Amino acid sequence: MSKHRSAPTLDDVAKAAGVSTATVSRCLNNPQRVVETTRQRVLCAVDELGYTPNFAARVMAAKRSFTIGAIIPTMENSIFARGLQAFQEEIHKRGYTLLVSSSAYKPEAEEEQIRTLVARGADGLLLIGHDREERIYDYLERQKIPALVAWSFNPSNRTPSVGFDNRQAMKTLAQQVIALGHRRLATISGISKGNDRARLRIAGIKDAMAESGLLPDDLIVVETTYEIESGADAFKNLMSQTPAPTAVLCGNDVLAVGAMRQAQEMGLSVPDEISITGFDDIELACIVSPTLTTVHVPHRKMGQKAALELIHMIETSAPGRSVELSTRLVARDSLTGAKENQIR
Amino acid sequence: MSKHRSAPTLDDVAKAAGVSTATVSRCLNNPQRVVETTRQRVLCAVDELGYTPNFAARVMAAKRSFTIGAIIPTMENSIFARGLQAFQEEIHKRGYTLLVSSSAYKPEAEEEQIRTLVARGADGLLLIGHDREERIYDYLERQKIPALVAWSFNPSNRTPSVGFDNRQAMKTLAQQVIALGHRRLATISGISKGNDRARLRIAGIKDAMAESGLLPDDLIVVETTYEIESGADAFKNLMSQTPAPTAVLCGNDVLAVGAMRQAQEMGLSVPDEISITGFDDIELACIVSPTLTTVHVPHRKMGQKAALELIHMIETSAPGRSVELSTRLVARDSLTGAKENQIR
DNA sequence: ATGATAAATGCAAGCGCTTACATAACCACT
DNA sequence: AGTGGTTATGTAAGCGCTTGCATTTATCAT
Repeated sequence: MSKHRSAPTLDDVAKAAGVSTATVSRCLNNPQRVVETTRQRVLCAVDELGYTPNFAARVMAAKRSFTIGAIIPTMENSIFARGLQAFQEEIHKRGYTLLVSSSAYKPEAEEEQIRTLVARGADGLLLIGHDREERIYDYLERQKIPALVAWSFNPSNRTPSVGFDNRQAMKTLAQQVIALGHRRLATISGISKGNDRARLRIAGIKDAMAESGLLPDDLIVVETTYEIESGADAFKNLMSQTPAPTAVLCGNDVLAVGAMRQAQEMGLSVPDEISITGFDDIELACIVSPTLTTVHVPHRKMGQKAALELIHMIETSAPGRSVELSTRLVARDSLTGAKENQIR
Repeated sequence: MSKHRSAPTLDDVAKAAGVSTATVSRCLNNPQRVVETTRQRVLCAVDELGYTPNFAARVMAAKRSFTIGAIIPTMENSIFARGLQAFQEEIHKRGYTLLVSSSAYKPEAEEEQIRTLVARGADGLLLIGHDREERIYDYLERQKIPALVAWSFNPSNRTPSVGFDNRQAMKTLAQQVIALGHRRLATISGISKGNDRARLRIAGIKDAMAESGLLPDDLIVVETTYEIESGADAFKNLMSQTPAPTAVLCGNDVLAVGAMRQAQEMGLSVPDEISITGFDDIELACIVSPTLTTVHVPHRKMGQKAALELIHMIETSAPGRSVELSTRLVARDSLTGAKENQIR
């Protein structure tokens, strides 16, 4: 009959069920505050009409969206995938929805996304790493949006963080590399500007070098974007130096895989002629051959803990506590002793 | 001074600039409808106060969100990543924002996500594949939300699609496999229920077999989830059959990589003892060794075209036209002639 | 100057929901 | 039957924005 029906509203449901909109609203949000019989009637009307609540209206009236925003640097590889997945599962259990966006490692893009997410009514925000303009933290504070940093751990920062000690993790790996006899080290790092993880990882390598009596400044550093292709290019670049490094510590597994592919292309055997290490221990690390020696990051655990902590901050307006997780070195096949070095 | 300021509203800006809220609104959405001098004044006030428009309120008033929703089966691997990335870049150019969610290949989850996205005011929806309850299409029509299907092409369907012919693509690959002398074929497919792509790809293999005088029913089919681990398990399972297949056509590259890893673990040489093929041509296909023979899907192009078409549907309320893209066989190293077969 | 036309701005009515508060209905007990 | 105390439901005031229409102001040919 009504040939031009459009999406039904609360009001339509109320009419159909013969109650007020308040009652319908309560049926949906506080079922126990409504008596069984009316509830039945209302619920019937709801799915008879195919009613879906209008989210915008709800957010506006309730000033609560049950939405959490996350801005990750990239979705193109799985570096953040597992952690985010765990994060999302956890918040979902608590009745929250995740809104993700990716900044492509661009600080300006990130800032815009933060504003967008806030404008969309996110109840809280998950950010990766501590490095960003102070102004952004001011903004968040002003808007009273709780934010939590992950993939980094720095309790002295004004924003709480759930993560690991990037510097120490990389240092441990570098110590192992040095213990295996390597003396000429190089690293393929992500762009360190605006990326504390990258910066700290480089620092970690230097720490290990210094402790072993090597000159930190001798570390050859190439910074590039986090792509397989870039890792390959950087590796080529690195190996053209004389003397060439005997071990290349990569900022993450993606770069390491790129380096390995390039090594293969150049006819260099890994690890016999050149050792390569990664960071993160994503799925890829076991797939490449040789398998990749890397630092295992407890991604799922990090995601879960972050979720719990952020929700706690949201629901209690508490300031939020930082949580440190530990990483673990995973020795596989791409790192071995520095033969060449011993020959000299 | 005001120690307890909370997020500023349009009204605050209006007061600060000494104009009405209407004028402020116009400054933000229709700058040319406001005279230069007032615009300056308003814009000043805006960033003096650090004003960000409230999205919910805006959507509600304008009944337009400039948001497009996309529901993809998974974010865990990069099968959909590149295409989605292109999609998002394209809509961004047109002033739209992308809201992504993942259904984990679960139809019920997908339905819920669709409702959520609609409730959130998405102006349009990007869906993967045609297979879903009719009721969902009814709902979308009722809510007047344009939807477009990607990764599949079927112009006879009620919802327009931008994609490729999964059946024909897989058939072409299978023909090649058969031409190389393989007679005992197997496939590791995704779960075909609710997944037309998976189903059509299997059908494509059977088409090729039938055309070459093989019995389609002889195709060994294992269905499993799209994970590397599952691909590995399925492969093990497959190879325990007698006689074992000489070629395993996988439903996508992820499964193929799993199969290859398992082959390696079982000491089976690829492709000498067993040929393996993939589908999609994601980055991974070039990284594994041997490199993977697969079907190249024009992901970026698909994403772009889908974006253009969907926006067109949204802005003109046009019914939407389907677009077919072509795929291409990429011969690499994991597929070769069937030696064993010739020996017998 | 002057009236007509156009441009700039203001007014105020919603958009669809939640929720504090008011009211009505019900339920023992005296 | 009357009383006080619950409990269930209704009333209506916003939430922060957009936009059609009304009003004011600027522009210009006469």
